[in-house]
Amino acid sequence: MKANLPGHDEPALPADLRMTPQRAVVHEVVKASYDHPTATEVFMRAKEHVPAISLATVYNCLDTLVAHGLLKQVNLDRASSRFCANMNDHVHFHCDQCGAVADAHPISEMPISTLWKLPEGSRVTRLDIALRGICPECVKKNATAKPQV
Amino acid sequence: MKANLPGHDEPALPADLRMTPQRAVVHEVVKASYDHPTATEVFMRAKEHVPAISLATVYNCLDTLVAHGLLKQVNLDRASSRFCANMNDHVHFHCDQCGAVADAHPISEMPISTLWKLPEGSRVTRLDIALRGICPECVKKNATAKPQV
DNA sequence: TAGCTTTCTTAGAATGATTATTGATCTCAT
DNA sequence: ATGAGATCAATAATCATTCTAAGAAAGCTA
Repeated sequence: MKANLPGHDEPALPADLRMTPQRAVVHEVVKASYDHPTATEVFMRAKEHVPAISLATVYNCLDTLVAHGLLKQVNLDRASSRFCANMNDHVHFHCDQCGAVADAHPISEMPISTLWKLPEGSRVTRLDIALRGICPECVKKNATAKPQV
Repeated sequence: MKANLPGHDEPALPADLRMTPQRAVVHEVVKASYDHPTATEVFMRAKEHVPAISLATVYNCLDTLVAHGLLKQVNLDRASSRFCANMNDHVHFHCDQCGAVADAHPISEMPISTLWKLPEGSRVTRLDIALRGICPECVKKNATAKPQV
């Protein structure tokens, strides 16, 4: 498994992106976070490096970084957006019990969009896929907490 | 193709659901809508039948109907939730240009969640899948509007 | 059927995430 | 240097949704 290790699989900085101190910190914070933080969580972590940064700026920076292909925005239902610096092809697994979000990488090259019958002449440009369930830790917790009745 | 025709593929009313006039109207409105309306759109359409109904009641009724398996809630990014009375297995195709939402039914029995490598011991209970792109109408519009440059 | 309990509905307030506004500051190509 | 355009911070505004409180309706129970 190829993880999103620092220095690997990082997209080059787009030439048209002015990398301001705030944007750099927001980018670094998300890259250093393996828990898919929300904008508010990014804000709190960024403040440790740039105490004067504002939440609005964090939102602006996140938007800009997503628009320039340096971050992914992860949405589940209508909960707060989360952000992810792993730009490799992958989807997210959300634990319904503890809320953790984990990356899940594709095993095959299967062209997934062909699995459904689309209106004739449609052009698919993007797939939004999320897996939900119970993470290994919560499965274990449940097993010890409530043994077979 | 089996459409969601009235009288076909409709789940039986759950015994533990009190079918109040408001809930019945909300259910009927969504069943009669083929455009996946938002809560506010359902509210406006329901008012034609029950002028005194409130938006909060529409939200309550939609929640209850979803919880009882009579409607599906459709989320894309952080836009308003939309509602769907087609309870057959399907996903949604969203046109990024006109915003239309169309049902797309599975072609095969492929166990989709096996396409990704999940944390060892995870238990997947749900798949959230949306297809995005350009619908046939907008593809046509684009072709006539801006011919090959 | 009367009385009691629970559920449902309504209007309006509250929440929470996000976006818009505004004025100040910064950057970079002239 | 300078002036246009980008970015920033603080704050206000927006928007979908949820909460609250009080009244209305429906369901039991005697």
